[in-house]
Amino acid sequence: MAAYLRIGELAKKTGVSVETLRFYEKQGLLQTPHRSESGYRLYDQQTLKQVSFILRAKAVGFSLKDIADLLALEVNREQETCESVKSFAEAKLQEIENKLLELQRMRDALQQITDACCGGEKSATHCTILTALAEGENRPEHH
Amino acid sequence: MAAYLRIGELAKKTGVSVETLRFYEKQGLLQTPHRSESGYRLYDQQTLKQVSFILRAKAVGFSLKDIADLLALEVNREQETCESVKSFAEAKLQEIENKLLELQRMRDALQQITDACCGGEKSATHCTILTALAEGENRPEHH
DNA sequence: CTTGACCCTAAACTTAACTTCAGGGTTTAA
DNA sequence: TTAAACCCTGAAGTTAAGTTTAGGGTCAAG
Repeated sequence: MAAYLRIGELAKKTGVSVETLRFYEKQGLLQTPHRSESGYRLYDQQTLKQVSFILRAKAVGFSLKDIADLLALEVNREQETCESVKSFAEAKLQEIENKLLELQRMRDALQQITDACCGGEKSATHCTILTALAEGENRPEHH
Repeated sequence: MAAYLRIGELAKKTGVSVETLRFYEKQGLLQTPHRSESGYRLYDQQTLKQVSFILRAKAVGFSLKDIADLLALEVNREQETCESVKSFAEAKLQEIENKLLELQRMRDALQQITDACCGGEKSATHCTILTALAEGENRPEHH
């Protein structure tokens, strides 16, 4: 059923510009698509997911190079490259865990700031993100 | 007690180059430090935390501009700007929550890939991060 | 009193990730 | 059959985030 998308339609659906889509292709983030008789790019629905993956990975601080590597990750049981794929994935997994921890700390600190502001219970008249982070240090428990 | 740090010492302790520290200062990420008689920058210990905050925020995808804004966040109960500070903090908080969700999904997908590889229980002979993400969709429960 | 390891500024250069430009085909509605 | 709205390529330009270069001062050890 669902027909091919031309680049403009893919752009509209993903919110990524046509130029950027061609750029991602050149950078190896999108595999070379089918072409119509007249040379127009024709994308399948799968490409939508690929683009949104790129956007989400970018948003959490991965470079296009990193993302290309992640997209290229393919586990194929029969392949001998399996070990290297696995260790790459594990390294990225570790990076992600670290980012998660950073973000959680940052969230808690920002939360303290918004709580301290305009109506919080604390008597602090002064609070910055750094003091909020410092307060949180070595005190993983809530009261 | 703890004396001032010169820029080279701060660089060594944070792992950030001397040039980058001066660059961050120019961009407003580090407040202008004290100076020795001869014009050398002198940093206090607090600056260490500030730099490591910058590094951690960068690692999770915030721009230097974003980070400068976060560092400038100061809740001061008496100030009338309180409302705007609060709403900025809340917007950033939302961004962070979104990043957390992305990262969690990505972690789960990568986990599936490493599990599928070399000795997983599943019979899949083929798995990519996109198929792993797709499998995870609408199935928040583990079996 | 000089040499090596620091520090300073201003400005030019680099890289990643796009964006814009120049010049040209294609498709479709009027 | 033509004009608007698409599509193509290749190359130049832009912005963020540094890095490098050029041309100097400072300071502790020998």
